[in-house]
Amino acid sequence: MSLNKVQLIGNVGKDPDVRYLDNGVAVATFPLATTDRAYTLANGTQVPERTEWHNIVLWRGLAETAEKYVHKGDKLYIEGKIRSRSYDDQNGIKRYIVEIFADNMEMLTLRTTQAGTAQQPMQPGVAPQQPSSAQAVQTADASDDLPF
Amino acid sequence: MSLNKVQLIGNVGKDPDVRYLDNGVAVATFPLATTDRAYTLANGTQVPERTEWHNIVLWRGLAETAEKYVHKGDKLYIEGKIRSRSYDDQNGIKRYIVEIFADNMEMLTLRTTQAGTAQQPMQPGVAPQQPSSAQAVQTADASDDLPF
Amino acid sequence: MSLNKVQLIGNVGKDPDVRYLDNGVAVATFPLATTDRAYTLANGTQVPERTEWHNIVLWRGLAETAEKYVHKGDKLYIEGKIRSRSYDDQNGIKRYIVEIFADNMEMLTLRTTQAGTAQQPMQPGVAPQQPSSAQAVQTADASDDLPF
Amino acid sequence: MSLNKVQLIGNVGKDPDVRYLDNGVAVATFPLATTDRAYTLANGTQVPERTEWHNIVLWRGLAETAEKYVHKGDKLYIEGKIRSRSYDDQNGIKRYIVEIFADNMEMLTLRTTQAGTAQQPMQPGVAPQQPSSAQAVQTADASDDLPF
DNA sequence: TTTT
DNA sequence: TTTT
Repeated sequence: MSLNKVQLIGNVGKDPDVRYLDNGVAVATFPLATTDRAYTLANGTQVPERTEWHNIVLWRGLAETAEKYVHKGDKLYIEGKIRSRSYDDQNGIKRYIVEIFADNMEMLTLRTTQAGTAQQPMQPGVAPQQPSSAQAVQTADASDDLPF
Repeated sequence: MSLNKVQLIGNVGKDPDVRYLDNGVAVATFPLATTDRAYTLANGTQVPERTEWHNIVLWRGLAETAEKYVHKGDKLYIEGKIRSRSYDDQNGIKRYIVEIFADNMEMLTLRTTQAGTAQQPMQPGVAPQQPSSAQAVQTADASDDLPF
Repeated sequence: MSLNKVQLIGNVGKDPDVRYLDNGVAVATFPLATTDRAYTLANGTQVPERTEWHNIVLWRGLAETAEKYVHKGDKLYIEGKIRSRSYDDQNGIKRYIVEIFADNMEMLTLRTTQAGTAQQPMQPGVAPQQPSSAQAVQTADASDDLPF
Repeated sequence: MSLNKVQLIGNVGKDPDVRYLDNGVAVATFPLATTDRAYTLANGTQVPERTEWHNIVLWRGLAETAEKYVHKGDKLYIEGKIRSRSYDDQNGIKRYIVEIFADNMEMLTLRTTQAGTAQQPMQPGVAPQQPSSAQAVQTADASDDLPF
């Protein structure tokens, strides 16, 4: 009876910050920028481009994929949900933060990942040898022999 | 090169607050709740349901539609983008707020709107005589004679 | 590097047809109608409403949920992917069919399911005692103690 | 009361076929491929990758953008709706075709379009001088001086 | 803090 | 008929 879905295509602002909880679960966070194009209104007003920053949070397999393959500057497709939480800042003031909990990620910047060539943008026409995308759940819940 | 899209199905927390700017443009705001179901983890932990509140902002025709047809408790489909802004609160502390600027709305609670019967849930099987949904842009940009 | 996503809100055209494969996997199929509103073009042309029928296919837990809770006339949210296949019809002519393989379903028509009261629309403000929605995967892949 | 939305990220199979109707409206069509990754089931079965071909239809400004900027092999984000129609083939047999009527397109393959360098994949780090994406409606319906 |  |  409810839907909370976010889909973003944007650029990673910083290399992911990945940490592991006591139970071994990985959590990755990084900022992602989406930018609206500049345009001109009917009355001639110029509306400049505008960048929105999103706080992306990944868990488990997606976090591990991000740790290995996601870097500052990369273009990503992210699908997930909006989630807000509050915390007390260093001055004891209650702050709210809105995060995007991702459940799907597609990497739109291809990179070769062979030793010595890491971090290089993909050459056109050269196929990557490493997985360049990730859908963590895809195989995990396959409990029979049907290919869907 | 960028995508910033949000899709929500949830319930309206309060009647919309609608105001008109000096240039006649309508702006409507209201909170929308989406609720994740409770569930039980593999290890037996009960995860309770969790409600997320979204700050919805509508402009122009959609705001006018909301003023006429949207009420507290209604179930809505909202499509739009995430947009954050900052403001100084009454104590001079800088606050951030995240809003959903909607560009599409579908009303999933049907109501008759004839005089005297307003606010009644729709009878099953009876077609509504009033617009029960709104896509403000749909007709506005039709500048030729093609039906798409 | 690829995305194939469909999101529909529409009405079920017939009670689901559910069958069980030899390995016990359930498959449910039913038609779902989405309807574009009628509207008037700038040049005065009336564009009538138009109904699109979608062939929905559900697997496993979602199929079992559909068998129990989905009925003709119900309004559903369906999320999935487009998938086409060919078959030879009774005249040996090769036919193509496009289906929506659903991986998420939300039931937007609430029904009480107690004996004797089935098929009744939900009273406004009364919480359902039965699950009124389904996300089959949600608990299945939870392998640690984190509530996400 | 209805939603019919498709979102695709895939590769263009052929250069767009663009034609102009008598009233000057442009229509572009081309195939777009989305590919599901290969994966291994829990029981060890290898499921090969699978490509789905989508018939994309663009109108008006989006069609004109496609005519100028979209080429075979390009990666695109497409948002639109599912629409089916029937026709009689050359043998008088009634055939059905499902098309995606796009209302948004984002070009994920960047190309320089300066004279002499057209059709070349973008060099990493070199900014394109031409619009590399298109949202036809974005400016068209701006009828006041508000930047949204 | 990204990208075009 | 694309792409990885």
